[in-house]
Amino acid sequence: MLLRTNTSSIRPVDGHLAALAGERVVCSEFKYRRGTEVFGEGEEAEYVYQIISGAVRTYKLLADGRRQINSFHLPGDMFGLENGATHRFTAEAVIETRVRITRRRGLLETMQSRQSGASSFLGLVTRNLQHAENHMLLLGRKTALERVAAFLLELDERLGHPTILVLPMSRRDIADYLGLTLETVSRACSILRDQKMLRFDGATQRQIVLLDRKGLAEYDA
Amino acid sequence: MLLRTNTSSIRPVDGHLAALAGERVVCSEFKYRRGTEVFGEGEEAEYVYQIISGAVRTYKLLADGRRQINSFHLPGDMFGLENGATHRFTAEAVIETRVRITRRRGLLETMQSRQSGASSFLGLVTRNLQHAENHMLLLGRKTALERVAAFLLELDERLGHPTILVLPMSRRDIADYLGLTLETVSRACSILRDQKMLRFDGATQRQIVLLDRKGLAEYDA
DNA sequence: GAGCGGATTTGATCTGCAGCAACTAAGGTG
DNA sequence: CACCTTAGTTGCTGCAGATCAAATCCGCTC
Repeated sequence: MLLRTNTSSIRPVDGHLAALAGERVVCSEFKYRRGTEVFGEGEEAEYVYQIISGAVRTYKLLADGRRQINSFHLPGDMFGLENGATHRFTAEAVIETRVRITRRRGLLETMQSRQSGASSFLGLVTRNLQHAENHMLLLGRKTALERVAAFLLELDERLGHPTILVLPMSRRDIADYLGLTLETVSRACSILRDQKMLRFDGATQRQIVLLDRKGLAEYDA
Repeated sequence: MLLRTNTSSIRPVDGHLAALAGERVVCSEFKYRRGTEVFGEGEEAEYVYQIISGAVRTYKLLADGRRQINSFHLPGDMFGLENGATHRFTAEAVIETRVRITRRRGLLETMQSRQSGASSFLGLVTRNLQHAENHMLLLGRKTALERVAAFLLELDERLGHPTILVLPMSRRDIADYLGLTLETVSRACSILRDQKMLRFDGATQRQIVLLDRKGLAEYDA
């Protein structure tokens, strides 16, 4: 829900959302504290979001609490744009996150009347689908080590191969993304560390230096 | 490749493909024998397909042969319509399958110039995405019994709750769709049979009568 | 900077599913 | 119909990863 967050500013900005619609669109900025819900599964899809800073997880739950994270969204990424009227999963801020928000209605109408808008919407959905197809292969057929290696390489790629990979999410989040337990993720990281594929930077376990991307890619079957 | 199949007829027909484009489109009918490839991963996406009869599986492979089936396509379903230029997975006929084929190029151009076409293309991609999201939850977090129950209910639903559910695919196909082994699928079916959730009809193991859809739905967490 | 609570690692044990093997059943062929 | 090939079931054993438990570490707050 929007009201639980403090509005940092409400002003028109342009960015990817505007580019998607092919023209300037009125947006507002919002901030979500770590762990807070951006929207819930089944809620009406009223807004569309683009991350300015921070990270968001989207997930589905089973009745007994088992959780599957579909995807993590990082700065620049858009999420929450549904074709139907309601959200098909829940979105939460992994860490303190600033987002740019715009109303779905205006955006979709604009897109329907403009060529480039419709096709970039389509491109967005297609990229999501492509990611999901790859992730099904990972979840259905890869081993724990292969999954963790693939995850690190995916994040490394999306962040533009930084020297230090700063993970915004916990081991439990990674586990729920990879269909594993947090202990198994932790053990896999330790194995990769022992094999000099990576090293932890500084005190934290959340800052990782990838020492052998090629070796990791071989793990990622 | 198309040339390996025998062309049953080349004539304009209308159907869902035409409806998608918002007008009549020239299509041909093709037939694929059981186990033959419709198109391969990485191939240029030249055609779009709609199943008249039979069934098709689409899948990805890992280097060592592990296979993950994304989805099964049944009569009426369309597949092979990519946004990019190449197919992201392989498609094979599960059993003898007749399809309606049209060139992607003409279809996409038609759609770009027509409102309804673009939005039904979007609807198609969105449905695929939605299916993938649900399947990730299954692959990441459900038990073997839950997966098999979910599979049977999915097929039952898609075939319109027939009295006898005729499975076109083998236990191995089901296993590769559910991220299990064929033995585990077989055992799960036996358990559900012993629990009177289902029964095999006639001689075959491919004809199943669902005796307790509600009970199955409870397994499907 | 001392103390607290959550995050992570690591170890020990357990278990659901995989892997292997043998058997049975079913469809296809001459 | 007899044969053969492929699909499916079932039993047995093994293992990857889950679960349980403990110790350690880290960031946070006061």
